Amino acid sequence: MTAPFDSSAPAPRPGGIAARALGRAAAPTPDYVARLNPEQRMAVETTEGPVLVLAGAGTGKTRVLTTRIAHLLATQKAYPSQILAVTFTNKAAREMRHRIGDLIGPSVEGMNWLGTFHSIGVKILRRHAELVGLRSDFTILDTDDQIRLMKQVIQAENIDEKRWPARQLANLIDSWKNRGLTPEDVPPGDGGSFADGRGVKLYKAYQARLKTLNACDFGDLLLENLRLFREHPDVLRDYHQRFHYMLVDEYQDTNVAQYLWLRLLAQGRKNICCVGDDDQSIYGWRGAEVDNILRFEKDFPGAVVIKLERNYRSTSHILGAASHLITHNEGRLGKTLFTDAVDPNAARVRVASAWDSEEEARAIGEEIEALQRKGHRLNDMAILVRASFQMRSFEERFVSIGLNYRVIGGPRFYERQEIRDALAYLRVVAQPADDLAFERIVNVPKRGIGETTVRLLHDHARARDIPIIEATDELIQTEEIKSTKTRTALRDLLASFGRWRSRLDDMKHGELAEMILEESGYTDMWQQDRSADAPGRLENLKELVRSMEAFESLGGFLEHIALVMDTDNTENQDAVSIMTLHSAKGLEFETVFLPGWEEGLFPHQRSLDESGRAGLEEERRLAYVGITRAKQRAMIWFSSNRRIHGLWQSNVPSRFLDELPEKHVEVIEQTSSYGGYNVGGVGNYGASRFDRADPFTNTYSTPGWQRAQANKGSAQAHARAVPRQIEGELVAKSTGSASKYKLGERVFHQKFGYGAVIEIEGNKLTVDFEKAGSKKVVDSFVTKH
DNA sequence: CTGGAGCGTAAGATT
DNA sequence: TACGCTCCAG
Repeated sequence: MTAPFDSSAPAPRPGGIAARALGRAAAPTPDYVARLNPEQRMAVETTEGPVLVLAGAGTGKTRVLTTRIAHLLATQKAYPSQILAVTFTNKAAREMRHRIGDLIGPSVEGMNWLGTFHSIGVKILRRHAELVGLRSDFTILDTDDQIRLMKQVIQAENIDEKRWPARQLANLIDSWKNRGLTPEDVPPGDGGSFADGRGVKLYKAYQARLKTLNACDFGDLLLENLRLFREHPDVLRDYHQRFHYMLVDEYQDTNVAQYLWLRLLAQGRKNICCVGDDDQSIYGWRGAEVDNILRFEKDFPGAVVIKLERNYRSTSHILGAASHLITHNEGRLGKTLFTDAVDPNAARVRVASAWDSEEEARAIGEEIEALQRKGHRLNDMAILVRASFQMRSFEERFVSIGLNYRVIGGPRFYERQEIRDALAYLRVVAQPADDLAFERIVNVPKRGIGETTVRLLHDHARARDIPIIEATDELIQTEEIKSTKTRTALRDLLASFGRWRSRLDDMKHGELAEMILEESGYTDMWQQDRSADAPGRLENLKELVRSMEAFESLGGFLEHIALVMDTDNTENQDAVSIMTLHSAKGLEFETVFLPGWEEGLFPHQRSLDESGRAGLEEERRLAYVGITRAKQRAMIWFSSNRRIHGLWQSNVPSRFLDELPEKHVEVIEQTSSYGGYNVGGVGNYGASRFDRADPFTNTYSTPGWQRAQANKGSAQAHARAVPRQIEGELVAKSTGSASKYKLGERVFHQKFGYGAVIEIEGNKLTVDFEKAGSKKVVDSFVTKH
């Protein structure tokens, strides 16, 4: 993929810094500092005390962070191991390490405390596990295990699991953990509705089970850190000593727990530098508190706030469009991006429409191919969608036309069933107390050990408070398991585990894994499987074994799997990237396509329902993130119809389209081979604004645009002052003839099927379809029947 | 205990 | 529409 990070104007100059980092005297104005703009420079040189860097999109955020670290090292204010640098994603951590390496050379290896919140949290927790009731080899549960465990807890409390699903409890507990709340801290009445007020009780039971299993979930990694620091001030003091300087990336995404964690650690030397952009806070749904960044100065007295507003990434049209859009948000700190690079030939942000998602995909495909013919690389283009289901139409289309694409952040490798099964085997071998792993594979492949037996084992384990594998060992000595077949199967399985475990020290773990998969019959199971995806699964298993070789120990490998979510498939092929807007944050591309700007999808209905105005603002920030990913070209699409839950639904253009400034936007009339549907799907108008002499005059006066406006119906908070026309009038003007259909006539529509005309307005029909219900369609899309 | 049929519900993002 | 889960029969 294209250089996925902030590209600041000045190029790095590695040499000088490396030398200084090794201990030479610092020059008065080091090269790397002189090449920064004044604000960046201030952010780098203000090393002492709390600093908040408000870095707009494309203003050189990563550059500031990495240069700051290089500066701390070059001026010998700290050793690499004395700098704590935290990011949210593994990708960001990797990139930062890489870029610091470019600046300072191999001494970046000494940066032991550069990583994600979670990976640093685990590292600290493993060192002091016993202080919070864990052993240092504790297991990290992923969401799937987490939910299975909660299911068990819910059942153990005799609560109707259908009425109170584990999934929901998981969300509730997660939200408590995000807010830094242990079961004891949860305010009375909070989450009281769950299971009639038994939520906290379940939380407590769940935590107790985790301790028995010697396990942690993601939330615990931080929560247990907080407990550790609070209950053991000596430990905290130790880290105060250790961390001379702290740096935090994407501060706008921190949740309360992370904030508390940072604050505890920063109490020591107070040298904390947080970099973020309130306009790019898009993770409120998972507990991020924009408030953290908004009140930084209050939380860290004496803080210096530095704004980076000079953008080095995008054209002025792109910046203008994004900036204007985001001004519709309240509750922001307020930055205005600007650029010196004013290119009179730069393209405006283009807005186009499609009839449905297939046409949208086809049209974008054509745009991409056109660019390709002009010599642009696919690697420089990206399609950013709101929701992952949108990816499908693009994939289908691109497969059929043979256009290379790459899906970023799709289903993760280790989340696949076969990988999780294989890992469960490894976990049982490495961590005998891992009951969840045992329960997962005890009957995979089928061994005749059914639900009844597993429950028996489980109950015995709970009653004796021992790991299930020990309970099994005890039970197979007795007659309690009636079936001799089952008993033999269990005995064999336990014997296998023992055998594998005994080889842990004298075999390479890759080979051991292979042996386990072979002897357990797991590989065999997939070889017997005749389904289409079985070969792929076997391939994945091989890949898993291969990837193990890079790790020192089985434990190290398992930890990597638990924490490092992204498989880095940076293939060198030229390909268009398809990803969600969320995973696009931090990336940049020459050309960006933004499909699906429709009310309900973007802004997403659920966001509006759940969080109201705050939700809308977060969606708007997401739109802002999307547009600002583009360096040269941004093209926004919406389609009039989209299939959701298998039903066709007609859409209204996103309100965000209204919020784009006219002078930076160009509305495109579709003239594709499929008949060219316009904004709102009214049909081909023939003559368009392109007939006019000056194509850059008021683009909003195009009929399609007005139709979009009219279509929108209900007034929005920030509706523009755009000339509106009554639909009928507009339609009449556009076609000049009345419809050839009659009321009550039976018609056929390609997408909606059969139906009866119940209303006629010019060339527009309202049809009551048998399957799809009542829809407004243009008469050219239906045929008489 | 296993496999298949039928029903219901869900399709936002991440460590 | 698609998949996951429950229920039922063998």
